[in-house]
Amino acid sequence: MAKPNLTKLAVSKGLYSTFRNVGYDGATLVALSQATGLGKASLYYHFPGGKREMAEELLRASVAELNQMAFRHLAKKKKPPQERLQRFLSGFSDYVSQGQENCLAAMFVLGGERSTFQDAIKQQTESWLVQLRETYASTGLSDKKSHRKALELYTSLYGALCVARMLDDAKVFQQTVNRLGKAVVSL
Amino acid sequence: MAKPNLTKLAVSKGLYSTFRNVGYDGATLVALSQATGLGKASLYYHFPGGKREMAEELLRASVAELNQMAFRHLAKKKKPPQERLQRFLSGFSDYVSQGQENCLAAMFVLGGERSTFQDAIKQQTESWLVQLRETYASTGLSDKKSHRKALELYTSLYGALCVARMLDDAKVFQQTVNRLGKAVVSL
DNA sequence: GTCTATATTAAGATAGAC
DNA sequence: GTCTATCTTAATATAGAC
Repeated sequence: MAKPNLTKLAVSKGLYSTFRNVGYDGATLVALSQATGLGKASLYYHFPGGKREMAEELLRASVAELNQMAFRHLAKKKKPPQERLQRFLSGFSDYVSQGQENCLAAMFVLGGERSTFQDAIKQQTESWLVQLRETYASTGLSDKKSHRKALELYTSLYGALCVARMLDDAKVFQQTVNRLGKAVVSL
Repeated sequence: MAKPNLTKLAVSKGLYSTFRNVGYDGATLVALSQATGLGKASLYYHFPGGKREMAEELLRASVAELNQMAFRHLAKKKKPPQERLQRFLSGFSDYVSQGQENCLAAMFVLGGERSTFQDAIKQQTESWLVQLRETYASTGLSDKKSHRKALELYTSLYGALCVARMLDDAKVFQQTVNRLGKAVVSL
């Protein structure tokens, strides 16, 4: 072969960071080509469905990554819920590189191509909120309060990401995570 | 003249709703043309700088609108800070149509064309956070706590908007505004 | 001030050589 | 599997008539 083939993982990394940083519309094939080091035609070899297929696959991968890094901890029912929530927060923070990166799902929903990914993101978000709610419920909180706390935590994280980008300052996200962590301690 | 000329205000309304709904990249000239009822060439008559100029002018207009509808209330120093914050919350909610619409600045920052508007949005956001912080300070809170409360309120609003879009459900925003309103009462 | 028609550029996508 | 070259479409922008 002419060049040492990049692994699918390496290609995906380039695609991932591009979609994350500039959104779906902003990720042109030229940009994706440069980020991966592959020519446009080679990208189509790996993803016959083109840009749409790349975005769909990367969205799936990013959901899996966020699950693995953060939400997975919520299901460890042998550990106390406070510890699960702390690990969740820490994992979420790692997922967005302490506020320097953004959540791909948020980029896609708030970017232009909303309708394409809306259904998948809605379903995944609902599932994640259920997991958060159940974790709060296992501290002894009522269903209603658990529901409210889960939504409050989730919106705070995404709000912090959004404002961190508006201020171009990741510290906003880090401060918010610290605040949320303290609130978890006193549950 | 051939047709009754649309007022600049009417044209701006069409541009505004388009940019708000689909972001900068998603707002093609065809879409902007349809939304305003003006041909593409006519749009260039009103905005010689093209799409960029339209977006810049509409961003300025949206900032002015949000000021008028929400942040303006924070400066009414004759009223108690709790009431100022309530009016702010109510105005912000109106600005985004109770969670059905989004904030244009957030769309632009999270969409593709981040760099273009980043500076203006960063400056405006900092100014708004100062106004919120000063309002909290006038309830007797320390500088540090005022700073934290202001950031907490602001991130909660934008997080609620973001999650409302992820869930495609404006109720998430409305619930959050209700929750924030109750927190203001007990200041 | 608005239109139709057209120019120009860039984006997404494909063919075929290697 | 990757490349160069090309195609097709769509987007931004302009010219000139009315």
